[in-house]
Amino acid sequence: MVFTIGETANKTGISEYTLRFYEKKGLMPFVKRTSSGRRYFSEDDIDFLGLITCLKNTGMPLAEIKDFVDMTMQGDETLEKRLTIFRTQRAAVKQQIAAAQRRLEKLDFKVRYFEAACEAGTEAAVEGDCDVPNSPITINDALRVK
Amino acid sequence: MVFTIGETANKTGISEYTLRFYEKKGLMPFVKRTSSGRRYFSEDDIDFLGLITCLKNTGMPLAEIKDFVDMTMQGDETLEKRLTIFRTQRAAVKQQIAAAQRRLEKLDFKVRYFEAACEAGTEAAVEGDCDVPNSPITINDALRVK
DNA sequence: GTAAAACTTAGACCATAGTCTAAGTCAACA
DNA sequence: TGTTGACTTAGACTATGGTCTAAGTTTTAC
Repeated sequence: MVFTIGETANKTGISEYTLRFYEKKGLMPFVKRTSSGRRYFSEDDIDFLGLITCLKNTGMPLAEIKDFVDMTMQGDETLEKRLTIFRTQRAAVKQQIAAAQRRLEKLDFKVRYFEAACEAGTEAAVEGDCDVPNSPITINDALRVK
Repeated sequence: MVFTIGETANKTGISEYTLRFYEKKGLMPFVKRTSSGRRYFSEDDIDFLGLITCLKNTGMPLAEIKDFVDMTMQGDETLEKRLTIFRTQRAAVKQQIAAAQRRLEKLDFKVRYFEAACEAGTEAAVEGDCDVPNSPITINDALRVK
């Protein structure tokens, strides 16, 4: 089963523009052409595109993804290098998750803070320290507006 | 305690360029000036900058952060809107964490896959399915190169 | 066999978020 | 009191990652 660029765009959610752009950037040297020059994508191509997307979503720049793709095309002689890349990206994602969890805590504090502020009718009545994890939030009734 | 732009850049890790850029974009209407026109940042300003950074890191565009900052300057009449923003961003970060965890699984598979490939000396000897969580990876000894 | 839809290219254009330069002003200190 | 360093501005420039247009070709479907 092979797919046109339009079908591939549909399947992957990546626009045709972007697919062509990726090819121009050297991210998809594996995509074949019909005799008249039209691209067609195999299932494997689309799977690999999924890996490219995964790497992109880890924050890897397209230029670096291209290097990885080039290594892949070179075959077994680049196995160690590719392993290193995946180890590096795995570590990066672990850090991203940890950072996102800290962000989540901060946002959660803010939600609780503004819930209290909405209830009190004013921020002035709300007490709590954003920098203390799970800090209790209290309303100073003397300062309530509603 | 107040800080110059240089000190603030040092404290926050945000360059002076970027701090000025943020001010120009309307993200820091609260920053005051000396009589000669130099900016100075209070501790509260720097705390708020931390919140701006937090929102930015959730993926919120600067233009939207500006809207939030404007609401903050408007005071208590925007409490509900700000609560909504934080609830939205909290939900967004939860999704980002979930997506990152799926990415981590994929990368972890790849690490294990390439560890096997390196051991076997060739990808051809490695068997395993990336789409199955914690899929076992095996080496087909008949195809080993080392 | 022809019209519409889907594709091709090169290259222009865009948004976002900085980053830097040039020319000038101000502050700190020896 | 002068010089060095830190600051000011406007505006040019950069990088990244697309996104679109125009002109032309090929496929598909009636």
